[in-house]
Amino acid sequence: MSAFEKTFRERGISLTSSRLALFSVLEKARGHLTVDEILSRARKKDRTLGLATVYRTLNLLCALGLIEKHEFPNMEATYERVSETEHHHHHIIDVRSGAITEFSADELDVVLEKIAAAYGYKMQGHKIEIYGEKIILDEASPKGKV
Amino acid sequence: MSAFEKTFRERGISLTSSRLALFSVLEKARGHLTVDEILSRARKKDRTLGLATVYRTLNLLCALGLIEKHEFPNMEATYERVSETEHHHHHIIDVRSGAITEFSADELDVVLEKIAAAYGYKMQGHKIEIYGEKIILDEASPKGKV
DNA sequence: TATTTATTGAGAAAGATTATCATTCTCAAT
DNA sequence: ATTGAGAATGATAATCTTTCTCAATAAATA
Repeated sequence: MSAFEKTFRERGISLTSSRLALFSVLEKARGHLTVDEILSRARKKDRTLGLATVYRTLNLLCALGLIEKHEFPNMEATYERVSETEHHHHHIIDVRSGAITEFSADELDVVLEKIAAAYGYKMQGHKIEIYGEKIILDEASPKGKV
Repeated sequence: MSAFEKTFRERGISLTSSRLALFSVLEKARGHLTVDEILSRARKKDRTLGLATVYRTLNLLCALGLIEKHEFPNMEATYERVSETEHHHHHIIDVRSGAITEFSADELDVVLEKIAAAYGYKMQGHKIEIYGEKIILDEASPKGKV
């Protein structure tokens, strides 16, 4: 039984064939998926799956903390499974290609909690995004600025 | 002459009455403004200002680095003047009220540059968001979990 | 002031997400 | 296995934000 299915059973939330098809897609996938990718992959398992159900289920899974939604500037929204074993991570966004690289920085997380506390807040979540461009060594015609 | 106007002159970009009206709104405003707030305030100066022009001008100012666009989850996009004197800052978002608090953390910026470099990136920008709820002392009926 | 080009406003269009609603499905209790 | 109540679904309409189109206008330069 999948981790998603387990959570649904524990919470007494209905398990439907639509949801099982989506669970399978999201649990198998590596990295970030757009809504259209999720829909088309899940339709291979459940031919009649509707777009509205995809959105509803993604919202439900986000609310349960089983997946995360990412919205980077000028990109389609993507969804990603929250790993039970791996640590929370953040993202480097390549401003040229849109490529996403993940990194962890638990020591930063601690600093952010302290900042939140200093302003009278209990931190519940946080997000760090780095925008940059890949450093290319041995580039034929360097563009200066380095 | 406003800082925005100065930049436009230096770069040889046309100064129109639409743009001047928007400059005035954005330079006077404290904090974050939505597109509708910007439009309605600017219409007091330029009665015929159109929505498309607001979007076009905001995009232009973002590209010039004179303002920043912020898109927090489940909230309308907002725009904020980039100060020439104050440091780059980040945001704490109150998950209950949506209130935004700003904080600076230059020491974190340095750490992020190093992380970027470790992954082969030259950092060009970054974003830190803390989500949390206000700690209320002396609350009549605490909700546990503390 | 004339000329050239960029900018504008209005509305259409696009894209993403949510709402509506009649039908279908799930699941606990029979 | 069957049933019944409520939850979930798919199709599509509706909404919301942002961009596009294009004829008319305004800005900058000569």
